[in-house]
Amino acid sequence: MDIQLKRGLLDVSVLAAIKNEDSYGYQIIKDMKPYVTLSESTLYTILKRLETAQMLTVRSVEHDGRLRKYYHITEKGRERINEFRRDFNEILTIYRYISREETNNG
Amino acid sequence: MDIQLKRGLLDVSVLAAIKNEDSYGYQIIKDMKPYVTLSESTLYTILKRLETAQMLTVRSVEHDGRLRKYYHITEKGRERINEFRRDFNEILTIYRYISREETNNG
DNA sequence: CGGCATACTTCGTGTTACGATGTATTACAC
DNA sequence: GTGTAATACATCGTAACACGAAGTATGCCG
Repeated sequence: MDIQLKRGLLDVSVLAAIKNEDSYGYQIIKDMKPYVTLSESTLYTILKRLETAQMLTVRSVEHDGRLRKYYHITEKGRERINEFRRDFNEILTIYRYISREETNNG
Repeated sequence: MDIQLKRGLLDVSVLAAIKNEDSYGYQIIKDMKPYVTLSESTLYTILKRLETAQMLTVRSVEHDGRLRKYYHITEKGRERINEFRRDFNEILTIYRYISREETNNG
């Protein structure tokens, strides 16, 4: 899909990926894959951004000698999802504008 | 609306604004205003980009001593709109993913 | 003349997605 | 025990892009 179209969807998609259960980077990518593909560098950038914005919290866990950072959504993060859902109505309006067919004005 | 969410919609919205009738910058902004707000600098950047991508053609007209550049959509531009409409199904899928409610997994 | 609407242009900036690359461990093949 | 892949996170540089600010120029109103 068009990269520009993905912007604005990515942050919220990542929040959506952890909204029911805490998860970590590698797992998030796998979970999102059927819906949105994103690279590791992109994901970690997003996670850091969301952490700075206090939309999620992080906790480090050692797993098989490897570091794992589990991300947990905050109330602010959930609010971000709801905000997106409201914005989506505007998206639909724009979509209808783009798809309109003005049959008059031959 | 979130600026990131607008990306990917703007180019196509501009094409949609001229798809039924040739138009010029100032008019395009007015026409789009009920659906999408964008600044002049943004619009003219987009128009130049779309011209380079051969999605529209330009013709200059003098009107009341002022220059007016009329933009005309090309076949390639129309195809871009159709491509967006196809992409939109993916957007809807992502939207449903973000809005899902997994009531199990208590 | 001042102020506003029309109309297009240029410049600089901040946000951002991504590829490339790096570090480090486990797992498995041969 | 060497090579390769998967797991897992991090950093750097870059290119695309929307926008505010500012500029150029004309016509109109008072």
